[in-house]
Amino acid sequence: MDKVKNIVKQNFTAYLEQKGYRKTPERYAILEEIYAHPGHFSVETLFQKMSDKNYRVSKATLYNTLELLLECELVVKHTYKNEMAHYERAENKHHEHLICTLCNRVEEFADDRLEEVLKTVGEKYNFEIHQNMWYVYGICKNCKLKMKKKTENSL
Amino acid sequence: MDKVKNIVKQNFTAYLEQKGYRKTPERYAILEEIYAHPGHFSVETLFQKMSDKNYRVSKATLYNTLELLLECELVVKHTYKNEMAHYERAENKHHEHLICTLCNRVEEFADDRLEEVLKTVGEKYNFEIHQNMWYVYGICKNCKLKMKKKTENSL
DNA sequence: ATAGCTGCAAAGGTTTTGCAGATGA
DNA sequence: TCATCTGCAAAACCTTTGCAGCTAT
Repeated sequence: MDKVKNIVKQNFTAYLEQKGYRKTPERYAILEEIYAHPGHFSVETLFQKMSDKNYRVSKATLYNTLELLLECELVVKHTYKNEMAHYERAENKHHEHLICTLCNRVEEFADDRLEEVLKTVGEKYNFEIHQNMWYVYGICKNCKLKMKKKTENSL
Repeated sequence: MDKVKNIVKQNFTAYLEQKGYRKTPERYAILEEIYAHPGHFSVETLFQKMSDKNYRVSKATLYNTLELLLECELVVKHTYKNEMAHYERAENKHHEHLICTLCNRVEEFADDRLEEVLKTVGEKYNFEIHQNMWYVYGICKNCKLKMKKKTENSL
């Protein structure tokens, strides 16, 4: 088991103990599964992945546990337009997403200036910042290419 | 009727005509209602407001018309975490939101540096940007105050 | 005249809830 | 032991869809 996962588990355990919640095998199995893969997932795909491994969990427990993982900030929740909720492990501090409205592909981006902007904003509005998500919608590289080809062909 | 609203209506008309869609009274009534008030709204609150004025529209028509207004970019859609979809008129170019996770209040903010960041990102990733929304979650001024008072009282 | 729109109600898909049985503490 | 958690199924919720009647073009 790798080091990162251990730390995450310890954080989760600390959170559960602090709140007086139970440390059930299901909760750890779910955390384990989430941290076994990078990238986004939905409740549905998580349910499928665990079912495929013959680990039986109910959706109710998945929702319940995700709620806990959100609270202790080990998981982050995204709700894109016109899509069901997506989740992602919270190890990446940045959540800047380019979302293509044609092919639904999601690409992450980073820019150092954002950290400064956040700091200024927090101070200016006296707002204690916990999380931030930036969603930029538009048309990605690939789809732009496809559209261009289409236009050329129709000439 | 004010000038802004007239321009908006003209844009909508142009869009409907270009697409060959019908110019129904319901569609204009909905646009009218949306532009009569600033700020956010949900399908439910929009439905209520129109019902209160004895304007009978069905939810189906609301959803249908909102879809059109999104397409022609007169309205913007937000899906906050754990909440139903919220909409807002699109006249403000900025969609930077501070969302308090305790009282659910939403405050808008602006920062000139974001425009530059967007421009750089669009170029770097060859991404054609149509819209962007920044959601910053945390604890607002008021709730911070309340929490402080609570702590003081319990001492 | 007629294709497209509306309202209504029913269906759809995701998330939440209620409850009996199971299980950490 | 017993309060909390789980799994299951049903309910709730927002949103979409189907259809009969209506209406803008």
